[in-house]
Amino acid sequence: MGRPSNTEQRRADILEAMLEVVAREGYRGATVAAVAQEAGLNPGLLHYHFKKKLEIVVALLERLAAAVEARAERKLRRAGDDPQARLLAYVDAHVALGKGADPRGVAAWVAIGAEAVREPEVAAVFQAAVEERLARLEAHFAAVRAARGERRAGSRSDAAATLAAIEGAYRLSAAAPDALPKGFAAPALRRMVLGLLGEA
Amino acid sequence: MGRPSNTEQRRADILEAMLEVVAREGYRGATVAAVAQEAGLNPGLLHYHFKKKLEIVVALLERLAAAVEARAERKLRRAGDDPQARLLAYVDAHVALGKGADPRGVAAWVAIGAEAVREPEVAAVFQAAVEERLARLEAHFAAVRAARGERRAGSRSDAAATLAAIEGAYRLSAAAPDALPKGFAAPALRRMVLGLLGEA
Amino acid sequence: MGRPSNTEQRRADILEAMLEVVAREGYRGATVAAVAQEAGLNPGLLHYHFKKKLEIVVALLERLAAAVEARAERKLRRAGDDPQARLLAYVDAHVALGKGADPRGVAAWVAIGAEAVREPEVAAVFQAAVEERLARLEAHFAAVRAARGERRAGSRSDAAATLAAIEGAYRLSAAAPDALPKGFAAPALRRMVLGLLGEA
Amino acid sequence: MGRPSNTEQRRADILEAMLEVVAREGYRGATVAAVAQEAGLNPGLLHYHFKKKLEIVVALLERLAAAVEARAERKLRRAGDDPQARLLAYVDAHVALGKGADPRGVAAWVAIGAEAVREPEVAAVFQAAVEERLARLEAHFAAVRAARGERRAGSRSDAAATLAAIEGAYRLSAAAPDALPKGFAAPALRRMVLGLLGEA
DNA sequence: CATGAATGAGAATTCATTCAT
DNA sequence: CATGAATGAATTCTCATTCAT
Repeated sequence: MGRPSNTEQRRADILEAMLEVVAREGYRGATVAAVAQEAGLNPGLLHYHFKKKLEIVVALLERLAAAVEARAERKLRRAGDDPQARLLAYVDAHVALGKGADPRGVAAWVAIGAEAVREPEVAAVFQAAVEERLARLEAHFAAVRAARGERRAGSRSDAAATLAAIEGAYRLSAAAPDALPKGFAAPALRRMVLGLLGEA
Repeated sequence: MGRPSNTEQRRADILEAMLEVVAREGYRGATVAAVAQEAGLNPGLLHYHFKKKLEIVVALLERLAAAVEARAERKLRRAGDDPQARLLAYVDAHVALGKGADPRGVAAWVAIGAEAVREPEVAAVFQAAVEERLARLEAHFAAVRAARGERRAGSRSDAAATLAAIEGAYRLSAAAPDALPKGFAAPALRRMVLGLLGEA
Repeated sequence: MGRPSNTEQRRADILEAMLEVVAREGYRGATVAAVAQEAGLNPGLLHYHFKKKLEIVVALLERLAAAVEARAERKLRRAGDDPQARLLAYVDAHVALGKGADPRGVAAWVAIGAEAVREPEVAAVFQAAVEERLARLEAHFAAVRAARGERRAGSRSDAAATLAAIEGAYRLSAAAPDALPKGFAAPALRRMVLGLLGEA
Repeated sequence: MGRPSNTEQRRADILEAMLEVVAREGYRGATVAAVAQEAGLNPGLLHYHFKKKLEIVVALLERLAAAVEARAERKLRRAGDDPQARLLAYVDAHVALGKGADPRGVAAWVAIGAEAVREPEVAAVFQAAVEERLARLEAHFAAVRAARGERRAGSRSDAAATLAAIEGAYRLSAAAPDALPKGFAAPALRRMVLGLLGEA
């Protein structure tokens, strides 16, 4: 009895529309009205399903971060046991094109990430994602070194530099896609990581 | 004769104020009123010296890009003739801390860069800077390979990956400074570049 | 035969919720959504039982006015025949604390009363209540004077002043309860009424 | 040089418009747009001179409270030394009609006062006014008793009851002016006060 | 009767830009 | 050049009310 709830679907619709608009128009272009229009919904309805606009943005950011990590998880499951192969697979999952690549997600991630300066709630999500990725990368670097019988010192810095290269690839591909060789990131990142490991 | 024009000084004051405010509050926080207050001027005067706000932003972005290239030039002049040393010096000039480092510039660069999606004028400046840096990096990579008697193929991708790592270091240091080891970028980038060159 | 109507109960529930919310949050805080939540119902249902929000407000105001008059009736029935005792009992019924006192009703009465300026339907109920109380007070004053063999002139003004003191006690207790001595109103009003009657 | 400031005048204009609109339409009718229109100004300009709407409301409330006290001061200066005469003059200043009476001020005071439940800033101003008036009334009552050689006990409650009668007179005259005898308040209040003093 | 989503008309506020002085 | 008020177009958010299920 009573009307069945469609909240979950609607929230997903709204996130999808926010993703599309942010990717296309940037954060400033992603007004409530624009998102509503993109979703084919009434602007007021967005505030029925999300208390405020920032909640939509934060939810989207969380979704994007989770999607990338899930993709990495999948790649890792097929990566075998070799620590170095696993490290490279993890990195590859974050930058590779091809199936599962998500240019809109990258653009939105970059656009919303810039709001972290102003919006503590965005900063919190962004930093949590950074922390998680850093921790995983560090563990992968450390595992490689452990397998080689080396000291693990420097794994944190290596993780940070690797994550920087990943984020930078996002940024460049969002801001100046035409200047970049197609698909440069994945193979180059692989060699950079090997460089960090002192491997030619 | 009337009072001497102070336009150039005023324009510089305004750029400086825009830099400060953007670095501190992000692009969205950099309202004309906030910039005017920071500069100790008043809003109307900003529009006397710049036709519109975007002009200030673009001028600042150009100034920031030029400053980094100038810094790289200085470092290169002291770097000697070895192509690899010159490549590393160029990269180092973009990420090293210490004298000449400009955290506000980095923060503003990141914040304004996100506007490139929305503002073609910003995108143009940003892309021009990317192109210039890519071209220089590519030339440096090619020079190293030439000196070794290797083929230059891949230098463009190496340049793109290196620039990505630089931009990513900016981005992370702006968005999640506490998560990163202090001064990780310069030494790690050096090893990454060597990795790209197939050097351990 | 369908389920038995619970309309009367529901309407009472809604009035009760409106009372609670208005008393706690003021008229502006008494949104349909807030009242619905307080009642454990949902917004749509409120509009099933009342055509519009103002109807709820008006019904509540009527209920509050009636409750106070009923309380006065009870007090009067126990007050005996002496006109002065009856006048004082009537006044006392409106301001005394203790059993039957209704601080929420007072707060709601004050909050809704301010809407009389804007809403003719509220004004009508409010004015009707004022008229009724004035008439009763006037009659009581006149009865006292008649029993003394005095002329009844001035009873209307005395009634108005007495009602003003009652309403003002409501208002102050709603707006600045901490500034007031506890229970000041009933004994002071008694002396004020006696003052109006020229009695020390 | 530069444009001369007219802020003080504009702020006064805006307060005047707010007073007019609140008195006429109640608090809910006093939207920024309505006030701006009343003042013949652009809505945005109101936010140039006042940071937010509530600031206008609070400033108006302060102005109204100060005006009444100033009026009382003037009356007191002409009231001589007799404590009882001074007490009655103080009360009279708050309710009398005639020159200096301010029906719009009364209406606005009542309308805005109801917002004290929801707006702490309004509550603060309202309560401060209540405290001040209570303190003055209490001092006047105490002075009368002291002059008679009586104990001062009860002066606080007498003050509260008197202030209640004053506020209630405002309230009734705002909400049901037609039901009230013209000019009932001042003479009736005088007798009420005498009643509180145990005087016939 | 009941549920809860959907609508649409405002509301306050912000801000780049213009303009009178 | 400088000042600061004025303009007007957005923008986010609220809320009574309607409506499909």
